[in-house]
Amino acid sequence: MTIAQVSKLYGLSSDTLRYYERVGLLPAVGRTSGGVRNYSDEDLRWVEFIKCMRDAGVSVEALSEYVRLAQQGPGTAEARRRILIEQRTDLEKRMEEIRKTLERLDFKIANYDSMLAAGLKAGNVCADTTDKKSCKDG
Amino acid sequence: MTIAQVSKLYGLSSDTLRYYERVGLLPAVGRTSGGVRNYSDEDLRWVEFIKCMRDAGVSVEALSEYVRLAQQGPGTAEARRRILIEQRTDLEKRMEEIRKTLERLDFKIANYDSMLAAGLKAGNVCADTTDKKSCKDG
DNA sequence: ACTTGACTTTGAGTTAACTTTAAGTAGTAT
DNA sequence: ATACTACTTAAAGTTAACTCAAAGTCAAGT
Repeated sequence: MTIAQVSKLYGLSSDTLRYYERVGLLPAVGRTSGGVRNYSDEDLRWVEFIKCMRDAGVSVEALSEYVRLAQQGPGTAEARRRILIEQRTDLEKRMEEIRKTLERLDFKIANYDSMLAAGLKAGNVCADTTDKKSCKDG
Repeated sequence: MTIAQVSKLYGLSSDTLRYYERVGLLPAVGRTSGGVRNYSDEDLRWVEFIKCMRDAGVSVEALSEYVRLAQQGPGTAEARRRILIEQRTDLEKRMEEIRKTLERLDFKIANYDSMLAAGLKAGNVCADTTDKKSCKDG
């Protein structure tokens, strides 16, 4: 598979794919006789894995370390496991932040909804209670 | 409240608080006669709100637009509501990405666990099946 | 009066993660 | 053979979100 095909398939730009390879986020991809990248099935599995992790916000640094270890063979399994657990902890933290913020946004949006409904019904402009003095959503 | 106290209270550096104010993420904070920032209760509520949103990953740009509108009074409520809904949608998307990735990490970690357990029991180094050919966690 | 320390502003520097540019090559179509 | 397009590398540029540095001010303590 060429870089353009992989790019299309996974929604990563060719530039990004080359960048990932350069910084060790993907193991070295094979080349044709002319020096053109030719992605193997295993390369594709790596691309898909990396894309999934990056989409969730796992850092390039953590992933390149993981890839580096994976290429050193089975002796590094313990270290790789530690990286994955660290990243899981991190993602769980982030998920909790998002959950809290979603709750808060829902509350604020509900406030706007009733505010706007009241304002429209009365045909006038009501006071802004969502961000000022009477804000109770902290 | 001084900037140092606010900084301590919310875990944001003074530099960050000044930066937030500069880019309009916080409404202009009042000053003492000497020109020193003096945070009011309302300022603190904004700081807390902004910190919550930033911790969840809401962009500085979206937030500064929201703050700009909030300062223009009640006429902008509809526009502000739209921003909040947009951000909620965005956070929900991100949460789903994280959820998927957590699932996958759990699977991979479980693989490492059994792999390492087997390896240790047998007292040898087992093959790496988590990232190579027999990887079934895609 | 003088030092100290926390503040002020403006502007430059940093980091992560790409993204673009420049200059060149390889393979295909006419 | 020549033009075209997609590729190659190395290096510089970009963006978001801070973070730091320089030079100066202000209020409190000695």
